[in-house]
Amino acid sequence: METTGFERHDHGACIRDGVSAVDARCRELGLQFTPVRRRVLELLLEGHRALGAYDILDRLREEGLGSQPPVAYRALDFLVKHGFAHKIERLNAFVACACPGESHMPAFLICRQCDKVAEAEADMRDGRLGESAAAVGFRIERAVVEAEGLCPSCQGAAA
Amino acid sequence: METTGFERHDHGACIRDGVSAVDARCRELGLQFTPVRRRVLELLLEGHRALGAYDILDRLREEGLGSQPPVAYRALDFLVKHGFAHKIERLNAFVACACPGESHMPAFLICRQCDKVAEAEADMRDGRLGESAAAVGFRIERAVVEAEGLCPSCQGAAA
DNA sequence: TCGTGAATTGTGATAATATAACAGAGGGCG
DNA sequence: CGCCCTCTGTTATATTATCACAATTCACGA
Repeated sequence: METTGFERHDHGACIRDGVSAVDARCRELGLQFTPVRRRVLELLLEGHRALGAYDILDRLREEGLGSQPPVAYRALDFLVKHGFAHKIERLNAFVACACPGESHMPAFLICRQCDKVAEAEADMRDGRLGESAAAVGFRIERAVVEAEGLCPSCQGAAA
Repeated sequence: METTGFERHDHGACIRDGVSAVDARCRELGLQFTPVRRRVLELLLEGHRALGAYDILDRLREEGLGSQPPVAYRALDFLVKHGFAHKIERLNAFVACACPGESHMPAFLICRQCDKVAEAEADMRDGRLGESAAAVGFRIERAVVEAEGLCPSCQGAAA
C-alpha cells in the first residue's frame, strides 16, 4: 500500500506521465482520448486537488473547449468509468487517478486545510470491515473510502 | 465490530428504542428534541434505508410539519451533528444511527439491490489505511467508509 | 411571572450539482 | 457514396443544498 500526493515530487513529469499513461492505455483499449478528455485530465492532474465539475467547465469555457455542463460531465464520466480519475463523494469533486491502468480499490486522504488529495490502496474486502461484512453475509463490490484530516505540511503550519 | 440492519429483528422495538435513546440523550445534553426532529428521526428509522432530504421533506409536507427544504435540512443537520443520524455521501441521503450516543467512526454496507443500509464500526485510524496514512504523516480525523454490494437476501434472490 | 436572549421555525429566493433529450458533426468502413 | 457509431453542442430541466430574514417559541434568570 502506497500513497502519493503529499511527498514532494517532479510535478511537471507527474502531469506528463499521467497523460501519456492514459494515452497509452486508451490506445490499448481502443478508446478515443479526445482533446476535451485530455484537457480535463490535465486539469485534474494540475494540482493534487479535487476539482468540481463546474470548476472544470469554467476552464474549458475559457479555452473554448465547451461551455455547457454535459461537456464537462461527459469527459469526467469517461475518465471515471475507465479508472483514469475518481470521484470524491465527500466533496462532489474529481481527482486524477494516481495509477491509471491498474485496477484497484482506491482510498483517499483529503486534507481539510489545503484540499490536497492523496490516493492510497485499501481493499476493504480484506481487513476488519471485510470480516464484519462477511460475518453478516454481505458481499462488497465497491467501496468509497475517504479519510479527512491534516496533511503533514498543514500540521506543521498549524503548529 | 458489529453490524445491524440485515439480520431480522423486532423492527417496532427498533424504532421505539431508537427514538427513546435519542430522547434520553437530548435530555442529558440539554438539546431540544422538537417534533420535526423527532419525526425526521422516526422516518429514518422506518426502513433501514437511506432517505433523501426531499423524500423526507415530502413526508413532512404531507403531515403539515413543514414544506420548505430548510425545514428538512435543519432537522437532518441537527441529527447528524449530534450523531443521531449519518449522511451517506454516495447516495446523498441519510440514515438513522444504529447506536446513538456512542461516539464512533461508522462504516456502511449499502445493498445496491434493495437499498438497505447496515452500519458497522470501522475506525480507519487503526488498520492498514491508518498505517499508510501514518507512513506519509497524514492525521485522519474523520472518514467516510461506504461499501456497496449485495446483502445476504439479495444474493439469495439473485440465485 | 415576566422579560430577555438564544434557539428554532416559516418562507421565498437562489446556489450548486447533475442529467435528459435530441440535433449535428466526424470518422471508419461496407 | 451511404451507413453506423461515437462524440459534441445546446437547450432545458432535475436534484441537492444553502442564504437571508422575519416570526415564533423556548429556556432561564430577575
